Order: sequence, then C-alpha cells, then structure tokens
Amino acid sequence: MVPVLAGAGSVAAVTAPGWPDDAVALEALQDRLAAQRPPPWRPAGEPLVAAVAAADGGAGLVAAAVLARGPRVLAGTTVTGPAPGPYAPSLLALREGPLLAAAVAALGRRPDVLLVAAAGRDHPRRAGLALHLGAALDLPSAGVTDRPLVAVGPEPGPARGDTAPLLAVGEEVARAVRTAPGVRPVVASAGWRTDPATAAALVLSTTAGVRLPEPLRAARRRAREAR
DNA sequence: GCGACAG
DNA sequence: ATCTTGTCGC
Repeated sequence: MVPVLAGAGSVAAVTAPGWPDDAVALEALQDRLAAQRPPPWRPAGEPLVAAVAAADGGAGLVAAAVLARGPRVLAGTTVTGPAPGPYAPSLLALREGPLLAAAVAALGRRPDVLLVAAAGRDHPRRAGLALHLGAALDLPSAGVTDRPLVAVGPEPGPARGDTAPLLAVGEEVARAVRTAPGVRPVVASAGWRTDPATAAALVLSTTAGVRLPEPLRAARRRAREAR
C-alpha cells in the first residue's frame, strides 16, 4: 500500500491500492475497488493520454507506456521485470499490474488519463486491471480490449463512431466501438472514474484510421520491440 | 507493402 | 500474450 496525499492543503490522505501477490488478496481488493464510486472524470479539451501495454519477453515481461495527445504520440518508455506468475483470467493484475504501474511512473510526467490494454468494469468482479491501475496511480482510466470479458450486447452500426452498449448483470460496463469502417468493433471498458461513454469517446479521439488507438499501438510496438 | 481476418 | 501461413484489398 502506497500512501498518496489527496491534494495540496488537504489534511486527509487516501490510501491507494497496491498489487497483491496472490489470487485471494487480489479478488478481495477487486471487490473493494468495484464498490467505490469516486467522482467521475470528464476530459477537458484534448487530454494528455498515457497508454500502456505489456508483452511477454524471453526473460520475463516488458511493459511500455507512451504519452499522446489524441492520436499523436509524443514520447514513451519501456520497463522490464520478471513474470510474477502465469496468466489467469480475471487476475491479469497479478501478472502485469506492478510492471505497468512502473512504466507509467517512468514516463516522468503525469498524464490526465490512462488508456490500458485490459478490461475495466467489464470483469467478473467489476474491477479489471484497467480500473485497478487507475486507482493505484490515482488517475482516471479506461480499458481497451479485443472482445468483452463478461459483458454482452449488440453489434454497433457500420460507420466509424457507431457504438453499442455492453452490459453485465443489467449494468452498462463498456461500449462496443466501431473505430473504422469494415473492422471488428473494439471494447471500450469503463475504468477508474470513467463511464462507458467517456471510455468510448477516448478511444475514438485517439484512433486514426485503423482499428486500435494509436497510443496503444505505439505502446504495444515499443513493448514488443524491447523484447 | 500494411492492415484485417481466419483459427 | 505468442506463433504462423495465406488471402484479400487499398
């Protein structure tokens, strides 16, 4: 657990969640994170986005983070570390959480919002890695995935910008987003202090012609090339 | 060629 | 996430 000051002049401090190293502790933390409803965040103008992604390296893991304004990538970093364990569905944070957090810290500049290659609220316990990372770093966050983890919903229309709600247990937790004509929709998952609409808007504002947001593509490429 | 897509 | 071969299309 890393203590984080709530803000200049404030007396109270909030305790940011850390990165548990076993499934039981992580599941308990996910339950607690999902129950919290911190003040929603909305982009003011064109936010400074940090996108993060991880790749499996021979030795362990490599995580990359890039800074971007819309689809324009400004800078990036890469960090390497051992793989804490094998991948398990709904427990991705166990494996990638600490290293992704380190990659964001290594940027040396605090973004306005995080775009994470992982699920957010679209999760069995409503707190996937995208949401968790935002809470841990005290930054608004949204998730982007190829397909839903648990949520279901209709196909969006064929035009870029068309969206359709993705629901889990009656709640809209994500949005299917058509980022370009003729491509399969991506899932924009609500995260820490973001709702599905904000996540979808963020995905669209960082996408330029191809299916995935440019900052995410850049982060993935960096991570892969650093292997 | 680069990106999407099957599996 | 990764591997890998091939087809289609701009």
